[in-house]
Amino acid sequence: MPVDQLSVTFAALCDPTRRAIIARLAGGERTVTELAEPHDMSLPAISKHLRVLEQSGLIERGRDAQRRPCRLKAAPLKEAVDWLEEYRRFWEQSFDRLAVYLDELQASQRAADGKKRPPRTPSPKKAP
Amino acid sequence: MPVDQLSVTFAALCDPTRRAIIARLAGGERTVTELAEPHDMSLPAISKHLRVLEQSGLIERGRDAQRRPCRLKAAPLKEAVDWLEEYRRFWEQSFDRLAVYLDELQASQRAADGKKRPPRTPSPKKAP
DNA sequence: TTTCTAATTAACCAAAAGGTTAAATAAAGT
DNA sequence: ACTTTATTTAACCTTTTGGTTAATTAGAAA
Repeated sequence: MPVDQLSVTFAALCDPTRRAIIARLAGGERTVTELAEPHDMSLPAISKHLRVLEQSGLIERGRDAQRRPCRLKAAPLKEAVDWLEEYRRFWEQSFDRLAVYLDELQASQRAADGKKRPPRTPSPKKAP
Repeated sequence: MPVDQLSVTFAALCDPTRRAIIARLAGGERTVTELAEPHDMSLPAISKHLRVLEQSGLIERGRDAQRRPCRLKAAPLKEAVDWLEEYRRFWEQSFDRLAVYLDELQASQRAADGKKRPPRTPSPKKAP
């Protein structure tokens, strides 16, 4: 059963070891042992992480004698960022000023009397 | 063992059902049954997804009689996008024009003769 | 050819993820 | 009081994930 690229990308990014590896590779090509060095973890474990990153398209592996230098291929990150950007307005909160206002109002009222049920937040209207 | 917010956020986002729920909530508050409706999945399964989203801070749940209306709280997405933006230059490829050029050169050579091993890509140099 | 170095594969394990059905809870409606 | 609606919890199952150690492969160096 095929999994979409976006899911694979986010799955690759949800492990801190893998994000650290990506961060390291931003500084240029690194071998497996170089990448493993800062982590308190066996080499096979790192190898598995690299396989996940490779299959997600986030890295590519070359060959230099016995070494397998890895380099970053950040293209899949673009898709991820594009998806996230769709929601920018939500965290930049110009959009839900009303919701934020009502949330705070409710919070202060609960804090003030603590007995009355707060009024329901109305669902947001379309932009005028 | 505590898990960092970024890992939790990416983990929440790596499931397509959960991303669909987020997308739906961008249109405003929705109840659990409303959110479940488009998915070929049991209600408890949706309930679990919502719990994941709630624990990651991506949604908040209110109360309206028996209903538990969910609303989007996109704040954690900002952290995710901030992390990703660090790598923008990598997919916008002004940085690795050389690498891209060499990749394409190698690809066309392999396509052309298919027998000679392509020359090793040199590791990227520091910006001049 | 033997030996060292770099990395992967194999076999295993525990815990987490993602789903199921059946039962429980909460509030409203009759 | 009973029923209906909305949702969660419990118990269970299978697959995936993230790690381990031991063995294997690949190539360089002696």
